[in-house]
Amino acid sequence: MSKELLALQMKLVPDLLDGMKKRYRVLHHLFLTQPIGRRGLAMQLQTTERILRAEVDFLKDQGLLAVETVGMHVTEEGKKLLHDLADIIREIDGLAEKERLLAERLGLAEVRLVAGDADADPLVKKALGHTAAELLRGMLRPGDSIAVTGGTTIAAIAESMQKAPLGVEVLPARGGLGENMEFQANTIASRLAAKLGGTYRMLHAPDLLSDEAHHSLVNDPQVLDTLERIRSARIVVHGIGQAIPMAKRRRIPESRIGHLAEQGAIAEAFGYYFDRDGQIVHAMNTVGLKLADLSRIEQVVAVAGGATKAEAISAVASGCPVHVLVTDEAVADAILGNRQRETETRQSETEISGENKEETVHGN
Amino acid sequence: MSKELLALQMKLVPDLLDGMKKRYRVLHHLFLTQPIGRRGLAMQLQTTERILRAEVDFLKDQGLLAVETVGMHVTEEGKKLLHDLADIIREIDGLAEKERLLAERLGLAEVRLVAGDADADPLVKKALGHTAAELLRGMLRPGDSIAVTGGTTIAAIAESMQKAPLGVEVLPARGGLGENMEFQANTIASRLAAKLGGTYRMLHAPDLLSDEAHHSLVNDPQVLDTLERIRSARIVVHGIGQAIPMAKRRRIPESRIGHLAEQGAIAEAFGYYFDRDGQIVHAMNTVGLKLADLSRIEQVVAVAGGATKAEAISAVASGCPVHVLVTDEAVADAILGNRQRETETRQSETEISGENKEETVHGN
DNA sequence: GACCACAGGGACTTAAAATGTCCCAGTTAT
DNA sequence: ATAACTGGGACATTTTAAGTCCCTGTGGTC
Repeated sequence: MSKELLALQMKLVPDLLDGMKKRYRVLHHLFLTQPIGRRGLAMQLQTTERILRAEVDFLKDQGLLAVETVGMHVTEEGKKLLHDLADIIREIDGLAEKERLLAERLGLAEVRLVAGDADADPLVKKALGHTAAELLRGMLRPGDSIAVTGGTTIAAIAESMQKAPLGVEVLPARGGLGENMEFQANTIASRLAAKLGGTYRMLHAPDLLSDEAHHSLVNDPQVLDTLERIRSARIVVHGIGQAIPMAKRRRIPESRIGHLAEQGAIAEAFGYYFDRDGQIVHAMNTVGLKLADLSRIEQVVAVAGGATKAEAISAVASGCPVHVLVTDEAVADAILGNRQRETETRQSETEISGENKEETVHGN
Repeated sequence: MSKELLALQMKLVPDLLDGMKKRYRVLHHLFLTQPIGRRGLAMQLQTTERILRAEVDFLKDQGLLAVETVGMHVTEEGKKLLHDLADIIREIDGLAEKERLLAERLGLAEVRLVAGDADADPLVKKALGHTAAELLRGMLRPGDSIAVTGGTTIAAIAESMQKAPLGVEVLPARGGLGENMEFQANTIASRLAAKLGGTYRMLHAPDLLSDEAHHSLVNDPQVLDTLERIRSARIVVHGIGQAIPMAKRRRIPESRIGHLAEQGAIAEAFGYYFDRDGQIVHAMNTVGLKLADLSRIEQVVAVAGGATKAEAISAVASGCPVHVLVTDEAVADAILGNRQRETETRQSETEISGENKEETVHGN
């Protein structure tokens, strides 16, 4: 392991590690925003144009990024370096340690963290997607079937996924929800299938139904077939939502929402609402993957980030049989009880869940 | 392995890696010359006082060196770092690769290199001694008996050896040779024994004898006993000399020296003269370890450095059953046929220190 | 086809850091 | 005592980094 070398360098050339982190950060940020110009990148990285220029010139000389009229982009060599360096940077930043702690705390097989806070910086969500995509790609085997839910985070995974001709089948884990086409499970499944050179199935159904509609729909042969396939997926990739915002997005009546809040619902996943202890307080009548199916699935990958989702993530990790969690540092800090937070609308002292107070740092 | 990390850093922060080498070099040089002042060190390192001061201030802040009125010295922590970093610096400098190549070329089990040229810089000999001492220390087991030859290089090993209460017996591998007490095998054996908390035996005999004197001496009970012990040593540490300079030091008649030269003698070890192919062209009538005894010895360690000895070292490595060779980079380059005369980053030594006649290394 | 926003690169001034140089007071070995 | 060291302070000078603005070109959009 190269940990000893890092320790030695920390002692002998501490600025080496700083410089390394700095350049990694520039290259990584460029990777997430490319193509972009020098000024835009400088602004995003909170540095000046001139100072960034020095870094860019260097990285260009090293062949790690290339400059074109449309802007700069990371070269193949740069991407390789970025990938190879990811683990080391995580180690230096102490993320690796937090991953271990969080995995232990939540009882998960694996936790993967990215730096930052998805709430504060939209790029963190992109990084989350990229990390999850690499992780997913690493666990894929030919002939696999993968079920995915919807949401912006899961969409980011499909977006970041590198093209590869793997013969996999991608399935939507749930039906249609809300209006935005972009973030539907169906859409994401098709996108992901395109990236992975695989096939996909659609689940032509709304997520939430009345009983009779549900009954008739589930008896539809095509829907039935798709559902069958979903339940036998080897891998599930899903997002985690906050209970109340999710309920509102679903256009659930105010009275019901109030009831959910009273029951202490803070998290949503697969149509189930969980309280802070991971107990199910409500189960919607959804079409798609059921909680009972989940336990038979080999790899359940949860992906979600942003400090405001910390409690929700913690709850779902307890209540669902999740194997791998991909999230961000802000979430890890919140769950682990690190008080180094700074952003908005947090830190209510009331330990008991209030009606609309959806955020209390869950010290566990 | 930390090799990948080094490769990445070479790409991303090459200048800082140089900084690491630079600081290592300062600390290492200080280690070899301590206690010494800022100015003296700067002169030896071919840099200016001010520039060295910056390095020293840093190293002092890091607790790697300490400053006293007599000068600076490396702290315990600094020594540890120096030791831990040695392999990595060897890797960066490409010495590790040369070690592999040289071991293969000469058919040795192990080769250990130090940077520089012992001919050009007297400190390289000290480094050679330190490296050999660490290596020897690593292979010592309680109860071992070690035979050592004479010479400045082997003396440097005893000098650098860290004190340790190992119960070993140290023996002189050969008799007295020349006048300088400091570099006799007997002297070195006693020194080394003192460092290793062991016992030693003396071989009260000149290295070279007439036949009748040899006969009578070898029958002396005490000499016989010592010789017996020498032959059953587990480890032998010996130097390598150039044939002609060695013959002169032995005051061999000019005619014989001419004859040796005609026979192509270029190397000397244990009283044997070798040509460039490792063939024995002459065997002196010596008291001490014989070549025939060598093959029964478990660990034969040859230590010698300096570009002018390259051929001699190569010859002895072929002609003697050597297991481990400790030498310097200049020798490795010469043997491997690297014709790069590097006066670049290497310190072009300040040989102002004097023109001592003993400067020709008396390698055996 | 023209416009506009953003692209990279050049040029220049200014600020800051690194370096060269000398001096000083103290300690040590002779 | 003296000579040869030591480390630390001080300061002018050089070198480097950084801030700022401008110019020209390209690509997408109206």
